[in-house]
Amino acid sequence: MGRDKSTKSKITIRDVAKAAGVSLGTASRALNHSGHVSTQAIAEVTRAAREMGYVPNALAQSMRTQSTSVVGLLVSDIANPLYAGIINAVEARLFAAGYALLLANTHGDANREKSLIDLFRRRRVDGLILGACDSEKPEMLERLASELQVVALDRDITTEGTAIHVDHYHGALQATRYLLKLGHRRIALLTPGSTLRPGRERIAGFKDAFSAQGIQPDPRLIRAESSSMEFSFSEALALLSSPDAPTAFLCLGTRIMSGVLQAIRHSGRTMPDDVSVISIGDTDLTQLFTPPITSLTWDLTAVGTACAEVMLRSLSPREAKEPERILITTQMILRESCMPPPVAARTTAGATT
Amino acid sequence: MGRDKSTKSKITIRDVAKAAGVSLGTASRALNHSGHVSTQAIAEVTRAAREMGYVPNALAQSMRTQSTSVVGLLVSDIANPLYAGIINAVEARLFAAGYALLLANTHGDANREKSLIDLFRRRRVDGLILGACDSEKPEMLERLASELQVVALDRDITTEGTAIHVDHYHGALQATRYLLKLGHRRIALLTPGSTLRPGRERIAGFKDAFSAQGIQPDPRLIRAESSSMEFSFSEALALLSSPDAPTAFLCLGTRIMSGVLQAIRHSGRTMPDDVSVISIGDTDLTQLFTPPITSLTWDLTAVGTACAEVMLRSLSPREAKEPERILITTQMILRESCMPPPVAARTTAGATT
DNA sequence: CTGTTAGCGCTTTCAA
DNA sequence: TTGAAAGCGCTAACAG
Repeated sequence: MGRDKSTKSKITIRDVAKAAGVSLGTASRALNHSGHVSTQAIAEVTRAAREMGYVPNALAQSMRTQSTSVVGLLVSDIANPLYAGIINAVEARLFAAGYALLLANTHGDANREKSLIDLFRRRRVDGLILGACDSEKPEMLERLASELQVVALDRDITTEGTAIHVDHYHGALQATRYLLKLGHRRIALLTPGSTLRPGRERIAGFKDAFSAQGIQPDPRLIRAESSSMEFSFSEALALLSSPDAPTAFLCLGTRIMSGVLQAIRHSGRTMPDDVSVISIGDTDLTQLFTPPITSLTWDLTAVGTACAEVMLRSLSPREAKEPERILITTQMILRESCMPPPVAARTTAGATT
Repeated sequence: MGRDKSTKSKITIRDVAKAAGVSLGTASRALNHSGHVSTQAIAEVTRAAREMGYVPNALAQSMRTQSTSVVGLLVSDIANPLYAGIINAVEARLFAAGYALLLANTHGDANREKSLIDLFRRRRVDGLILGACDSEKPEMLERLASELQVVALDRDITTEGTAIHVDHYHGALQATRYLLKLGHRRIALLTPGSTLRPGRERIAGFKDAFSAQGIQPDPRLIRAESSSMEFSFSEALALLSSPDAPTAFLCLGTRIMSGVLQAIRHSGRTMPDDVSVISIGDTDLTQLFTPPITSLTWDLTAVGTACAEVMLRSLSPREAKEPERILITTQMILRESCMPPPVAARTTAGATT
């Protein structure tokens, strides 16, 4: 086994230069196609490099050029399909531009987040895409932005910095309006974290849809703590067994819908006859479920690509760029999980006027 | 906005040393708790570093120490939930040990794979976890292993190097045996890539289960090209409309089952009455589908953690480690998607004896 | 067009 | 215990 790391001391550009019979500087220029080098020298050096299996040391290069061509990406959960699609796109676009992706995961832990940001700074990443930010702190960003490019991913880190946002407000507005039009008044909104942008925006859209009808939603039906399937399950079950149970659920988290679906089944009701459901993300589950589930989605690839491109643009030499803010729109895919509320429910105490 | 990267020239350990009134070397030793430093000096330096907001340059450190504390991970698709779970675990374990994760994605493209491995080598990662390897080439690994630690993730890169494997063979064997016991003879096996380890192992297990009964499977029912949902859909549809259609499907890819499910629905049959189905991965879909789907799974976190730990172990200074090979077992979760084949089918031409 | 040289920021001998 | 000095491998500025 070739596991003797010690033996094979990596060959350097110096070795290549020697073998090619030129000086160190010429070798460097030849390899980088910079400055003026004779075609002969360029050929000699390239040949020598190839033959010797020369692998340039990116660390040394970064050291000199003061740039790493690495972009960091911080998210709260890689396994969340909503993130996974984005990560994929970011990585693809970045790779195409010669950048590498340093990925880290906060798992929603603020301490981890802090030390990870520190890790990124130490590693001197050229840019940082922040898709997790426990406490969207502006002063933190201020410090950070002074040493590297920061792009906010669906987070309100600053009101003016570069950011890619999903239009959760409009999405929630549209979905709620749809349910209201079907006649629902007692609509439950389940979304993760009211402290983060997505949660805030959704709640605002939800409320505004009600306001537009001159009514107010029951605040007890807005649940913004849940995020796990288990929690959503018990949460939904509790709501369903209360005297004035909701007639519709707006499930705005990947795992949330699963919990709600189980709760509906568990409480002996059927969807959509007794309870209507709108979900987030257009997955195999929403498509194949019986009945197929109406859902709110957006283009993950577009989000990821936008993140990467905005980042690359702000990293490009042409200086003094304005911060960019991009808003990705959501679409509602109508399927068969929503119906007007059952007649019995309509007589029950509805929303306050 | 603090976007003037130019102004704030990063402060170095030299600045810290000066501020603390000690020499550069002492500052280094103080910060790293190495060698002998007076408690006073250590206090001075730490204070100065904190006050000045000193962030050590990992690049320079790596340059000197010849180690980056970065591990690369190469997979074929980050968005595949089967990988996402693993990545999450790898990242978590690595982070706990002070290592960073450099992630890249081949998208199943051999060229991308090559240049990504090159990227890793240039960046001088300390180790590389290979979860994608278009062509499991031993000679490539040989070269690679001579300069960094390599851990194979469900890939047969070498027969003796360090590797974490999932026991696809036994999983497929068990699932097939189960279907055979129910009376199925015409079982379709859909799995991605017969060129890669998982595919190979599954096919072997599938065949061996038949052999144990003294029969042979119909080779036309082994489909190892499909991986996408769309392809699986048309593939399954074609199989279902043939004169001797399969009575059971073993769907061993994340998206494959969705395609098969649609095909079954499309062909007007019902599951499990007309066709039995076994899926891979225990997801919301398999749990919530009507009927819930019997599936073959394994512990993603265990796989990821094992990868990381084996890697860390081989990176640890205590030299001359034996290559480790770990096999992760699969479990079959019995649900309601399998039944004996319909009587009509049993009279149809079965498997060859 | 090419060779020489000065660092990038850090760790680690080697003397003192 | 500490300071001085030598590089890690590379690029870029400066002479030639």
